[in-house]
Amino acid sequence: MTENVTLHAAFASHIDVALDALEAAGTLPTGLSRANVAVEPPRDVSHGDLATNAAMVLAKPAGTNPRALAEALSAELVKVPGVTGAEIAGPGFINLKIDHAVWIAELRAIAALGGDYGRSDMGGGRTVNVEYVSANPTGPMHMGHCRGAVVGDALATLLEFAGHKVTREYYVNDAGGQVDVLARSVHLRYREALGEAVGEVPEGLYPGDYLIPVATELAAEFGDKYTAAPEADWLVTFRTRAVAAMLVMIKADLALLGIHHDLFSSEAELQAAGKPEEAEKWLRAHDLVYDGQLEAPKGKTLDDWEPVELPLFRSTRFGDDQDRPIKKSDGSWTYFGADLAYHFQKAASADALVDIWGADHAGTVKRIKAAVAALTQGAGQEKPFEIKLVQMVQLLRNGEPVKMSKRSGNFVTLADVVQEVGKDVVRFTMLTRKPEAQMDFDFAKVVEASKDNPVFYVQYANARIASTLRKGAEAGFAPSGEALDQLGAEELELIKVAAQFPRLVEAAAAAREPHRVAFYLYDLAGAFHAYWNVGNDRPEKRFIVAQDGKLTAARLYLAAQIGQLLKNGLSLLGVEAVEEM
RNA sequence: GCGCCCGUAGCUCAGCCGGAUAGAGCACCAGAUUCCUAAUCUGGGGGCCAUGGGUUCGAAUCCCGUCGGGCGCACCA
Repeated sequence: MTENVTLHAAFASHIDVALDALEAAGTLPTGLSRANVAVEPPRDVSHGDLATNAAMVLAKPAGTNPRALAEALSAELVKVPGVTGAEIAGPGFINLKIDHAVWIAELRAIAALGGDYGRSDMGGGRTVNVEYVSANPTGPMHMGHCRGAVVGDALATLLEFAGHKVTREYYVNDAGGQVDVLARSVHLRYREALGEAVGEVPEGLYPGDYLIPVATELAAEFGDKYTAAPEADWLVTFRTRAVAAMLVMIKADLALLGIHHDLFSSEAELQAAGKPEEAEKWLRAHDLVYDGQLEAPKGKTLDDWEPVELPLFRSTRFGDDQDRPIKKSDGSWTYFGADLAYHFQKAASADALVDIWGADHAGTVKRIKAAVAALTQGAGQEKPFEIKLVQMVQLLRNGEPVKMSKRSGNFVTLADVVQEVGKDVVRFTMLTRKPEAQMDFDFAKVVEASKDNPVFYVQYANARIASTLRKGAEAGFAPSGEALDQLGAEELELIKVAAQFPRLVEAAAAAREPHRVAFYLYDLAGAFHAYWNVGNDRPEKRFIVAQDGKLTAARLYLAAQIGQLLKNGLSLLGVEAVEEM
């Protein structure tokens, strides 16, 4: 095995070779898809070291029965160096026993590759655009934005590690009505900064104090020039300046979480460049946009509802329950109208698109996917476009829900939470559930120092390793790979968990599920803690055995590699590995 | 009314493209601490994988219905 081919990858190719041999021998028809052939650790360790489902997957298309095919395949697999046994079990699994030397070699691979252990070329350098956060630039980040921000950022890092070129993008909605409200809110604060008594912030404007600094700047720069001027005179200036100020604040909030986007795309610039018009023209030419009337909203009664003729996208053709307007009656673009043009533009610069959205936008998924698919197909450059929905997070304090109200400005800001519990806790916690499930974020639980808290549990494993290496050094022992034959069965169990990391990375990247990395790290930490405690009863199983320098050097080498792996995994999540607790 | 997500142990959750006897943690019970960090570990009890059908050699996993919970259903963003 070369140092760049990890164990699972190597066995995947061994099985490929064995299947080729069966094809050559006529035992297996040629050309069967092997896409579902897997090599994985068996559920029960007594079954062996690695198992493959190849015979079961291929039996049916091959027109044979799984056991017979398994017989033939296992006869090939026992020829592979390092395989010490192959047994057929259950409906047709082949369980392989692997020589200790193979596992030891994998441990050396971790040492040789270091931070690159687990890195994959699965992505083949293809470009993926991950758009996440994209909060409206009307105020600071609050906790409602947090989960999507963390999931998107971890996914971007994971995809990079799995061989993709990733662009982290933030779509700035600086063109809708909400930024006009922002501008008016700032104008009020501007008048206030010039000494006017403005009283309570009226309903419909943003009340937050965070608008005061930019308003004060505008007051200093323009004096009373705009205090009594008609809105048309100042709206664009105030809007532009306010949005810029909000973005500075948002970027600072994101930086607290360790998040940095590569690209901030402006909706206003997109519109100024005429992109939505281009999209509309093409869609009209292909009968996907027409002028028509919207149905009255169902499930709720609107007093002011009246039918109007608008340009509509035929999203009902794609499973939506009604066609959707791309322009408002005043001629300006709807969010959707601009957004489809935006995604079309993004698709031109990447091989694949991934959007991370809050679950409250679930209703708009069908229409945007339909529109983007139509546009990219039409341009002859259809691109995979996935939208990952991230469900709500309920904040709890002492078991009681924390109430948030944007109206009163009483929302929990991201900055406050990061300050209270720390970046690493926020990031790791947000990744300890699959994103499509709702989650609770309990301030008390996430900072608890116990194994109930995965953040802590994983960090503790790394701290123990660091501590052990320090103690070893004090006693004159350094990790060494010279005598790894000293490692026995208990140590191999730990290495087996470690060896799954590369496979885990690829599976998580393929599924776009960074939370799997967090769960894996919890398992790895558990395996480490379990091994560690063997030494409680049996001092000869401790990492540092003073009277046996060779053994100690080998065990410290193992500890160092597990530590390396924890660091690799944590860095995918954007979490620092702590050396001391 | 419609769309999307969820429903797995008392609680909180994993379960990868359908695969072997459904797994963790908490809680509960019984143990381990002159220890390299016991902030941990070992063992035990606890399941109709919401429910009814279907597809399959094989379903927690895929499909359809039902029930329950969440989110959404503007020319907003």
